[in-house]
Amino acid sequence: MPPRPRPLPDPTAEPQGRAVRITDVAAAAGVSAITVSRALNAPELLSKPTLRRVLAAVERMGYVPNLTAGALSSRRSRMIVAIVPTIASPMYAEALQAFTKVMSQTGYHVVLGLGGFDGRDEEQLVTALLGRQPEGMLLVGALQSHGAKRRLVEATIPVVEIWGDASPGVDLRVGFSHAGVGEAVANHLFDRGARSFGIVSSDDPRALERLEGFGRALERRGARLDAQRLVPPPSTLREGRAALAPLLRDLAARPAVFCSSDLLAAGLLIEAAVQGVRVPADLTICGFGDLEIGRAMEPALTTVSVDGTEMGQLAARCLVDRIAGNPIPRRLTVPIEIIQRGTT
Amino acid sequence: MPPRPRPLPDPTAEPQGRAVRITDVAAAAGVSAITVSRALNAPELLSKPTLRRVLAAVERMGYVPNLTAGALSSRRSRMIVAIVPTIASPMYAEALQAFTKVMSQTGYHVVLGLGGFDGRDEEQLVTALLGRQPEGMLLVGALQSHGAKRRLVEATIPVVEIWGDASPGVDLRVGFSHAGVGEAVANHLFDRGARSFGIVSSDDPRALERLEGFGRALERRGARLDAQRLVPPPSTLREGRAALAPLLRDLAARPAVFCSSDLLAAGLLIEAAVQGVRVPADLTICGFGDLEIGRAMEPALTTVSVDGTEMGQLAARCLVDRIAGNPIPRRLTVPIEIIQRGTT
DNA sequence: TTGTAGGCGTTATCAA
DNA sequence: TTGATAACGCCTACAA
Repeated sequence: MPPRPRPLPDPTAEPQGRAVRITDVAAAAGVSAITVSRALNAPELLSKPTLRRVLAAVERMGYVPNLTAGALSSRRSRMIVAIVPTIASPMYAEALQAFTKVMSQTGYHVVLGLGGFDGRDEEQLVTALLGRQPEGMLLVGALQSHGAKRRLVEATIPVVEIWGDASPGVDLRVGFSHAGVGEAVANHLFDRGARSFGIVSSDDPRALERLEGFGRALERRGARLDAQRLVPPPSTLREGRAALAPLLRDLAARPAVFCSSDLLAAGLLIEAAVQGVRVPADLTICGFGDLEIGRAMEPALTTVSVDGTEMGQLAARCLVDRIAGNPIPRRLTVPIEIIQRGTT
Repeated sequence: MPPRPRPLPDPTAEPQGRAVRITDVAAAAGVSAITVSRALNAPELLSKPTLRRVLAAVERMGYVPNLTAGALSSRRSRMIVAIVPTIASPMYAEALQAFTKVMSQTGYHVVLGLGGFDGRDEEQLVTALLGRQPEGMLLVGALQSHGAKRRLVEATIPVVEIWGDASPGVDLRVGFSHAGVGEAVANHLFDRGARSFGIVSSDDPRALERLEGFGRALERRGARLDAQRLVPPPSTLREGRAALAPLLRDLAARPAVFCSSDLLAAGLLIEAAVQGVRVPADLTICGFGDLEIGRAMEPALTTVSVDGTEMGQLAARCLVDRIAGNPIPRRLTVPIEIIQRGTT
């Protein structure tokens, strides 16, 4: 192999001896290259003795198939591209974790693309990654830029979107209704007796959809949104804490606040404890995401659970099926659930 | 370019018209394939008019270079493999996020491998990923299995480890001394007046190293570890909460507890609030990791800050330099810092 | 059950 | 500054 540095201690030294190739193994085992290929990819086609002999040679020589060459030749890259706004957010990380696990077990490798929340450089990112000839793509959250979408459509590969909003998708969707979440929360809070309502929300499109659903459901019950506070993504505990005071100023007695993330809600809860605002006596709170932190707070946070792991797994299985040519539904819905705990 | 059908509604349809290849663009621009290649990879070699003509054709035809073919031919995959125990842990996720960002800006794609905390399937994972011909590898935490290490060494590619322990590494390391963290915390707590010491620790190798350093430093000051509670990784708030009661039973008045993660420490803090244990009056706590949650708690958590973003970025830059053949130090150290806040 | 021939789409090398 | 030719390492197609 060409001038690539070995690990230390001598970074500039040439690696000794080229990597073992399929023909080396073939020669060692006394068969042709294609037989080695079959031993690895379709062992059932070979006779027992041949198979054994070849695998022994593979083992002995430490042969590692060059997947790049294999991909070029077979036109099957066995790669999936995953585009995620950020993995610093636990909700996305959880879904990606589950997705990658399933993909890995199915023999696919996942290439990670960090998209961010704005559409800047998105088309460039998508284009570059499409150059890897992925067999499928995972989109966490919708694509922002039109150009990126166009590229994807032109690539004619299966695409699954999760955590997406209601805008028209590219191909497959595994998700839930964000507006429906907002409605469910509004009804829950109303039913628990709240009559003054506030919201602390990230101003990303999905959160805003939940907010809209929230507002609509309130109107239907004859109530309305009295105070709202938008914060830029990604949401943090700090912003939750900071939001409490201004929010309380705008709200009537015994208000209910819907937070677009458990992180924001937990921040509210911490600040409430500090300020002596009793929850749920003086204030009720509902979060979103069912994060670990909400479960551990005191009182434990009422929240909406969307199973990120479930979504990731489902997305992976859909994608695999779709790649295999199996018919699958264009939209899959993961149930959401209001988990009532101590804050409502 | 001929209109190609969208993925659905017919998942089995052949995409009409092959993807645009470099020769197509070359023909359209009236040049040879290699000229198109140069326009994209070494534009400074071409004359202005030729360059313009080629790029226009590229744009017009929506040409996306096949990186698989390019990698095979040039023996430069422009891929990096990142092996991470899990991205569900914010500390790892943060470092990987930063690493991937830098790599992406430098023209590399990152393939994600989820290793888990035990060594099962690790060698298989590493081997398969090495088949992608990555130009470098990021290891978050040390490799568990000996076989996997051997494979890596044989691959003779640059490797950076972050979040690793003191065991002999494969190539480059960007990190800090875990034992040193334990010592620093012990000294800090002792200096703040604590004389009874406990620990709540994940039982992964890195945390145990910190624990050891903690115990050693205590001994040096004439104190000792009075109570310890080990929990399986990954650490959670819940386990922190659950740990408080048994720990307090074993400790003398005004004890200090070192937690191997801010998550555990925050759990302790929440439980302390619930049980009416005053912090820092009755109990002092130091966490590890400087997670967002610790900053937002009340009182805010004293902790040890290891800048995951910094490590990720540094690791990326090291790897890039190493791949380029630039001499770089085998070990880089990121400073740690005790952030004293309200709990000590 | 095994093998031969040819090509996957790009870039290195050398030549003009 | 541009091009012709020959790999890169493997797998598909077809043949034996």
